Order: sequence, then structure tokens, then C-alpha cells
Amino acid sequence: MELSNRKKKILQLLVDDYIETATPVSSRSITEKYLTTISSATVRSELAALEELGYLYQPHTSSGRIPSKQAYKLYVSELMEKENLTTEQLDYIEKLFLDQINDIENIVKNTAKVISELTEYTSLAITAHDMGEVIRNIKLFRFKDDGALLVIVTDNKLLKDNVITIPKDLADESLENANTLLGQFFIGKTFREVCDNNLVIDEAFAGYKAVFLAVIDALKNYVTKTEEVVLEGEEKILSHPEYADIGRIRQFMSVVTKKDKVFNLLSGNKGVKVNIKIGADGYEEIPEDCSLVTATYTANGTEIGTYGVIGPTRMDYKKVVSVLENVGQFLESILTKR
Amino acid sequence: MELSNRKKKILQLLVDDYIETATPVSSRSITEKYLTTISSATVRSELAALEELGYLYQPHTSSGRIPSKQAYKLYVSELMEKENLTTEQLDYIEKLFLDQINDIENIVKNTAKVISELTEYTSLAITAHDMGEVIRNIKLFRFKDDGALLVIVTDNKLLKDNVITIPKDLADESLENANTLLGQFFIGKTFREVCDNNLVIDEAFAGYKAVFLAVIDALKNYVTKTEEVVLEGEEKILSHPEYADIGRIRQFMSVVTKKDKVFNLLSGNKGVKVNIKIGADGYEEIPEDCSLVTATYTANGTEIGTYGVIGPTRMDYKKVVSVLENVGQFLESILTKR
DNA sequence: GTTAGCACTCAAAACCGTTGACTGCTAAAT
DNA sequence: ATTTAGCAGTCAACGGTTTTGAGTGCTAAC
Repeated sequence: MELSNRKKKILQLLVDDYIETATPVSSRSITEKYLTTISSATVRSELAALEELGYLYQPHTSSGRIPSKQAYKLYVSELMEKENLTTEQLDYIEKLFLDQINDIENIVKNTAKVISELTEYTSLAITAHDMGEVIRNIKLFRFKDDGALLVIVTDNKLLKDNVITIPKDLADESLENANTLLGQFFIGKTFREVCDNNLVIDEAFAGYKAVFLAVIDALKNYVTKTEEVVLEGEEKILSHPEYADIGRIRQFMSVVTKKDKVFNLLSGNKGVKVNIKIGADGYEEIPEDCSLVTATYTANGTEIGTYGVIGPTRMDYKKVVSVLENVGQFLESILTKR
Repeated sequence: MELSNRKKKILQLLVDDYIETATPVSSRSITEKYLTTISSATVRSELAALEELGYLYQPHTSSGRIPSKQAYKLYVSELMEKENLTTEQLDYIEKLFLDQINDIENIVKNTAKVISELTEYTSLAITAHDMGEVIRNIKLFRFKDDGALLVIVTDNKLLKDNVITIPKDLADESLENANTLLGQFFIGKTFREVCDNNLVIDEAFAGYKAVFLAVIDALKNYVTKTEEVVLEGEEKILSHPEYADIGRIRQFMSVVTKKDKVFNLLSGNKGVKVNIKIGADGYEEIPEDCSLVTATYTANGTEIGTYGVIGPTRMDYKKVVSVLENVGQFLESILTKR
């Protein structure tokens, strides 16, 4: 059964109001602030009907109404009117993205930061490890007797955080040789191909087998590890009234500071453009009464990462969605045009 | 005026008890738990004297006593008996340090994490940018038309987070040349020498002036930037009863999540072995009623970084100091022996 | 279908009195 | 000169009561 237009309007106003004020909304406040032409009694009967249908509830008999999860779901899918960011906000995004150099790690961190600042909620991010990405360059850089830095370039990324162990007695010239061979072997291959166990090691590399295996190991490790998880603005949760008691805060923090949990939270939404999950609702990783809005960004045909905003169910979805969309556009344009 | 031995003993017991229980300590609990041979009335008069001298205070007339900052200061300098870590704790440290590769960034992060886990307080760290460190190797690695990764090796560190802009039209062979020249010029020099403005650029580099200047810029930037600030276990603060209300938590978080504030906090203690700051006491950056225990670690004659533990004034100083000392020993031995 | 009016509900705040964990003081004991 | 037992005094914390007021549901009239 479809809701009448007036019911929808009232529900929308109520959700908007509740998101803004965080207190149960009364029939009178609706007629005073928005629908000044009808009386509170009329609104009251509409509210009673909406409650009957499961969209609203009262914390106690004599209080105003609060939207249920069901109401939020309808709200985000139909009722909410998207907001445009202010020019100040757009300028802020642009400024932050323009004067930074294209180092993927920093970009991810900065993007998460921008999202958190603009939405005023905690933001999360994971970088996608796209197995299909093609290796464009690869090199070992020795920094001590038995240690080398492995630098890899793909279309979207500069990977420079893998360190491998190499034989102590490997001469510098040999390392140069190994580097040339590494290039011959890996450049043009995708991560998927490299991590395929049936990979045949060319005879030419016989002398550098140890190095080779270490490199492959590092690559496999990189692809599977859940390390690249970013968290920004975790303190923002403190400014929302539903997090007035430490129990809640602690529960929230215990999820958000655990890398594996954040990873699970976000990785489930990989590939989806913008996704809104309301309330715990079966996603056990999400803290109670929390909502999670995620977006996956792509550039040059591959996924760059998944970003998320986490906060109370009473979240400003309008704002969050517009921030995620706008930031996404900036990010994608910057990464794609290179 | 020196305190009598009995006064000292009572003060020590009281501080220990208060650190453990977080509730005002009564005269009776002291005689029951520790000094069973004397009566509570006796202790009471001693406590009254200690209060007179400014070591104790009562939140209200009929409550037990709480140590003042002055008492904590005496406690850490004279009264506290250092603790040994349990073998489990030592094993835990050893395990974490042994199976990690010597990448300085990770080591700093891990060290901070270990400190936070073992002390159960929030830990902070900054890496020292020692101007006297000698550059042992330096290389540019191109990752796109006009971008290159600058990798630098010193005795203690592998720096791999500087990205510079290079001329688009620079041929790969020219970059190789530039690399050779960079090596000739920079290897053996200290950061101090490099950042000296009077640096004379050799004529041999004429063709690569842009690259050269970019590298010097990056080095200067690296030395001055306050980026490398690490924060671990920020959620730990929530488990201490003095942080039961959000106002406090928010204040704490607002300091600890701001990189520049953390930097100021720690950089003031550079070079000092182990330092304890109790209460806000003029250090405006420290949140109210917080204490900060810091330690600077060195290896191969240069400072590696400064680590700190921040928490309520009622901090388990015994534990914190031993953890900092022990972790420091492990860290220094690992970094020095290479 | 809408509205005014009224009785009803209930959380939150304000207001107690009671309790009990402490202390400080004093006078006797060591 | 200390130490101790005993006792009166203080005050936060707890629990129960009352008051208040914001809000509803219902009903009868428009």
C-alpha cells in the first residue's frame, strides 16, 4: 500500500526535523514549523497512522515520535532531497586535492580526512587491491646488506611499502641484473597472473631464485593483506548526542579501531556506487544503531578504494551522500586524467 | 623539611592504592591492607600532617584522601618502586620485534602499538629528524611522466615517502644520469649540510637543475615537516574511570588527534631519557589532569624518535616507566646491531 | 475530513530524608 | 610524647516522593 502524499510529506519533515534536533518530534512542532495551514490534531492522526504502519514509534506514551529504521529506509530511497555543497565546501575540496602530489597512500588518507571534515562524522577507507591491475614498472632498491625496498608502479598506484629480505652476499651488480630480469618478467603482467601458483620461473633467473621468490611472496602478501585501512575523525562521534555515554562510545571505538573489522565493513560493499546501510540490521560488525554510507571510487577502469562514513542512525544522509558524491568526482577526475 | 620515614611510607602506600583503586584512600584501609600494626587514628594524624604540607587533599570533609600533583612528583622521583615486566610481557615484546623487517615507519608504528598495549594507555610517537644523519644512498624512481619517488637511506632510516615533480620531457637515460650525479653529490653529506642555504650547486649538474632543486626542496621539507606523528590506542582512555564524562574525553581527543599538538607535546622532551610531566602544570598542550611520560630512543648515536604515554594523572607510573625502558632496550638493540 | 478542547500519561526535574563511610577531636593509656 | 579508643560531626550518594510540563488520544462539534 502506497502512502498518501501528505503522509509522505509529514514523514519527510519529521525525519528532517529529527535529524536536525535529535529529539522526538511532536505534532505541534510540525504544524508550527512547516505545515502552518493544518492543525496539530490533524497531524496527530496522520502520525498515529504512520506509527500503525511501522514508520514511527514513541519512546513513551506522552512523547513525540521518532523515525524507525523502516522510515529511514524510505527516507533515503524516496523522500530525501539531495543537497548541494556550498561553494566554500567545494573550494575546500578542490584546494586540498589540487596541491597534493599523486601518491596514492596520501591521497587515500587525505580523501578520508576531507570526507570526515565535511560530513562531521567518522570516515573509513580501504584501498582496493585490484587483482587485474597491470604492473608498469618494478624495481628493488637496496637499503642494507640483506634488505631491499620493492617499488611497483601500476596505472593507478605507486606501491612503495614492501620490504624484502635479500641474500647478504648478493653483489650490487647482481642486484642490477636481477632488477633488469624482474622488469622483463613482471612488467605487463597483472597481479592475478603473478599470484597464480602455476607461474613458471624462467631459467634465466636461476641465479636469483631467492630474490624472485621473495618478490612474488611480497606481491602475494600485498594482495591479501588487510593493512591499508584508514580511519579519520574518530573523535567526531563524540559530538553526537546519542553518544553521550561511554558504553556506546567504547563499543563504537572497539569496532572502528580494529583494522580487520573496518575492512570487513567496507569490503562487503566493494563495487557498489553509493550504498546506505541503516541500523545494525544483520551486519554484526556495525555497532548498534549505527548507519554506514559507503562509496566505491574508480579510475582508469579499476577500483581505487571504498570510502565510508559511519555514525548514528540519525545521520544527515543528505549531507553525507552529497559529500561522498562530490569528493568522488574530484578524486576520480584527478586520478584519471594523468 | 624532609618528611619522616613513616610519612613517606604512608604517602607511598596511599599513592599506590589510589592508582590501583581510583577512589579516595581512607585511614582505615591503609591500616587494614598494609600497616596492620598501628591504628587508623595514628594514620589519620599523619594524613592530616601530609595534607597540611600539600601532598594530599580531600574532595569533601568526610572522604578519604587523594594525592596532589606534588605528591605524584615526590612519588615518581623517590617513592615509587620500579616494577619488572612479567616474562609474558617480555616475550610479547620480543616476538613483535623479532619478526618484523627493519622499515623505520613500521617499526615506529609497531613500537607505539606495543607500548600502548602493554601500558593500557594511549601512546604517542614522533620520529626524530636528526639533522646530523648522513645520507648513505639516494635515488629517484620515476612512476609517471612528471613524478618521481625519492628514496633515501641513512644509517637508521629508509625514507621513501617523498615524491617530487620532475620535468615531463626528461628522458629516462637523463634520469639515470641525474641519479648518478645525485649520488655523487649527496652521499656522505648530512641533512644539515644539504639544507644549508649556501650550498653551491656543482656545474656538472647544470642540465638537471630543476631535478636538483626539487630534491633539495623535498629534503628541506622532510626535515621541517611535522608529519610523522603516530597515535596508538586512543580508545584506551575510555577505560579509565576519570574519563567517565564526554567533556573530558572530547578535550583529550582534541589534543591527541591533532598532529601539531602531539608534535609539540613530544618535541619538547627530545633528547631526554625518561621524562615525567604531571598534570597540566603550565604545559598548555597537555589536557587537564593528564600526565605524560616520554622517552627518547637512540641508535647508532642518533635519536630515532620520542615515545610518550599519555593518560590520567592517576597513572600507573611504575608500569609505564618499565614498559618504556624495556621496549627502548629492545628497539635500540635491534636498530643498532645491523 | 478537520479542529478545538479536555483528560490522561509519563519522563525529567526538584525535593526530600536516610545511610554510611569518613574525618577531627578529645581524653585516657602507653 | 605517642598512640589509641571513642564519639560527634560532615557530606556524597542513594532511593523514594512530588511536581511539572510536554505531548498524546479521544470526542464532539464544525
